Amino acid sequence: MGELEQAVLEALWSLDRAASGREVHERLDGRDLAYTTVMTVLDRLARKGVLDRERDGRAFRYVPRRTRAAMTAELMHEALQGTGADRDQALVSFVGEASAEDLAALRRALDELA
Amino acid sequence: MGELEQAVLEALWSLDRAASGREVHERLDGRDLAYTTVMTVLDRLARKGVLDRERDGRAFRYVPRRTRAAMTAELMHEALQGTGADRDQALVSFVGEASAEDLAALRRALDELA
DNA sequence: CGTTGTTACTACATATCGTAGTAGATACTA
DNA sequence: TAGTATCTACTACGATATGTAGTAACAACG
Repeated sequence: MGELEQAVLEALWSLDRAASGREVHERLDGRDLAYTTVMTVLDRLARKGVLDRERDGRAFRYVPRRTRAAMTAELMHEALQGTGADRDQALVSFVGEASAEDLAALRRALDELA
Repeated sequence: MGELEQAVLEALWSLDRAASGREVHERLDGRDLAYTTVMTVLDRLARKGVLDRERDGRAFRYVPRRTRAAMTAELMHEALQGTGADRDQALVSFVGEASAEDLAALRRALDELA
């Protein structure tokens, strides 16, 4: 994921609803991008399956297929995937380098599962 | 990381010692690559700081700067980075989708920290 | 000195990404 | 209804990453 693509996704997550290209463009105001640039990125993300597109009259509305949290979790699993026999070790490394907050959150999450 | 770059890294990890380009090339036998192709990839990885290069006579030996486990853990942290307020939620998602084995390993890792 | 192994440099095709313009369709507006 | 705003679809172009590999040049071995 490129920088801009990431930013567009962030914009959509922060809008927290299916949004038009126009809305996303406004949301990315600080970056001074052409409207068509934003549309191109939205189109590419939709093509890649990162976003869903739904018609709304003549326009489209875009919505991330996953929540930010879900996407993060997915990325974490992907990283873990293919680590093979080192999986255990990877998890040890992971918690070893985690912040106190993350550790607490992780413990809470595990407890909730039980 | 490209596919080939990943494969080269894997080869080095599996060799489990500083290895020459020749050795890596042999290790990647199935792929039928030119020796120089492997060297190019090793060079790029070293340039990117993924590998360390140490002289061994006229040749170089390459060694991954991180273990596979450490790199995985790093990737996981990167994914978590920038997730902002959704961090907790991301961790919940992460454990929610984890396999029983991963959960057990995670719990063990956390226990070892205590 | 010629052969062999190595590095260094260069090259080229393809894919991704940032960035944006133009054309054509549609809808709103005076 | 003609003009204007809106939106999508298509095209484009430069930069960077990556897969892939050749050639030059140097060093070591015999």
